[in-house]
Amino acid sequence: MAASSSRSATIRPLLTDRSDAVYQGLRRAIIEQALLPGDKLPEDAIGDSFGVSRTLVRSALTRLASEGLVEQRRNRGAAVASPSLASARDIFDVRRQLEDLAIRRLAGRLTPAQAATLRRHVERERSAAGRDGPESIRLAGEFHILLAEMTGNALLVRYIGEVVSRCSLILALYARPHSSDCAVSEHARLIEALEAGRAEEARQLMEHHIGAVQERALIERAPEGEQRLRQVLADYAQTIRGEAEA
Amino acid sequence: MAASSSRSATIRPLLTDRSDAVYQGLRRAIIEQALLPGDKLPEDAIGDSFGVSRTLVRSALTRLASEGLVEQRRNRGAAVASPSLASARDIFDVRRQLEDLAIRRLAGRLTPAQAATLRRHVERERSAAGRDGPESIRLAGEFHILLAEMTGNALLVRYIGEVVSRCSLILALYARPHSSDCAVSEHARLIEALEAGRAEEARQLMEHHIGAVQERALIERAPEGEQRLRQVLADYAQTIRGEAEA
DNA sequence: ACCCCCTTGATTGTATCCAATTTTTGCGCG
DNA sequence: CGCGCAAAAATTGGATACAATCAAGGGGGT
Repeated sequence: MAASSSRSATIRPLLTDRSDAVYQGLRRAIIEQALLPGDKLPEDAIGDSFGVSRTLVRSALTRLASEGLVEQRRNRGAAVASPSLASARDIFDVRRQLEDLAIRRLAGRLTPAQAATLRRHVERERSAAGRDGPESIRLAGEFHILLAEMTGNALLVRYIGEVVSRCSLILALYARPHSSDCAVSEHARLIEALEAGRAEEARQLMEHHIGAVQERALIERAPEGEQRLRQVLADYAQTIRGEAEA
Repeated sequence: MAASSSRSATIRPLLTDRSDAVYQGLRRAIIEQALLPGDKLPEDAIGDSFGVSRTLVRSALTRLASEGLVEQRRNRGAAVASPSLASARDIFDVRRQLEDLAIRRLAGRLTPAQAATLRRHVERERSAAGRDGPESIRLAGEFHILLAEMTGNALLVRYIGEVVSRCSLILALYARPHSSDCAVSEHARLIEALEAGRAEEARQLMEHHIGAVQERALIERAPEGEQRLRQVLADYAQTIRGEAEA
């Protein structure tokens, strides 16, 4: 559809947040593993897909790059970022620290409505946990974003949103697919501790939870042969990519 | 070839990071208070000043907006951000948490060379402390960025860089000018604690230091009459701006 | 046959142009 | 003299066009 004659026949949707649409679309595609780390992101092709010009695509790519989801190299185009294991560790370190702030802000201050919202979300996670698709990863991340939003701290929301995205990317790169169900119960226990005002317990739960996620990402498994592992996994990603394109 | 037609008479400096030049220039102007919160940032005028087209200016403005230094409103142009007191508190909260991570990473792990670099920087701060110009604010911020860089954590560097910039903006907005000398000695003591490996002391020093910076920003002084204070200060900024333009 | 250089094609970087929206100016009216 | 409304000017949003750069393939030389 759309198509018809030129572009004036269709009512322009809103005339601005079309760049947001590109941004959201690409972001989701990356997080849900439809686009794999290393995949090239040519401006023309993306623009054609979304029906916008390179201008808006470029804006979206720049935004994604500032969040660390894509890499932009001078005159060589953009590509889905493939974070190294070293930078993955850095990201998890920062994430731990930011989530700790969120927990301290929320412990004992959760309204019943907020708790209910969180529990509803965990329920959705639980129902998605069966199929180990990428939806699981996305929902798990959104739980943390929900927590951040409840602090009312806009900057914290932005930062946690970013690190969660990047962690999703890391998981997509390094984690084995069938392993994210236990996270659901961890989320549930976290809600309980927050609601009961047991701040220290909540902090430790979160600390342990992030640690578990990190471990799931195989980071702990390659303390030395890091370089070799990266090579292997890069090849593996290459294979999948080839299949997808064919 | 490459022709000497039209504008190619001048050797193009590097052909890409010209947008970076715009970004850096604007950023510095904002942090050093040459541009005050609320000042409009028209794309044309900026482009003329820097000798680039609106395209690159837009890119720079977007980047600055993503860091919170400018506000971009739909169809109404960009302006230097004027963070509210509420968001200022949020920013300081996040900053405390991020700086704490940096300190924990550095305590007891500072190389002699790093310590020397830091001391050299503090010396520059000391010499700039006399005149209470904006250079003082900038140098104080750069000390924290230096610390972040020494952790080797690129994400932490980026985040601390952002919050430091935004704190500079907040100080420019709310702080009285003649009050930032004591920070220098706090920086010096922090270096000592880090070098000696007294992690807990270093953490508390930093905590206290950020608290002092925050207090200097008058945030604690306006727990209630917030709205009124903002109005007053907006008027004050208006006056200064008028003088500068005349 | 292999390697190097040059040409060709694809893709990005930047400027300019048109459309759309906001803001200002000017004017008539109460 | 102030207020609302309309037209104009200024400014931004987005697309297109052109220049520059990078990746690859093809001839010629050794």
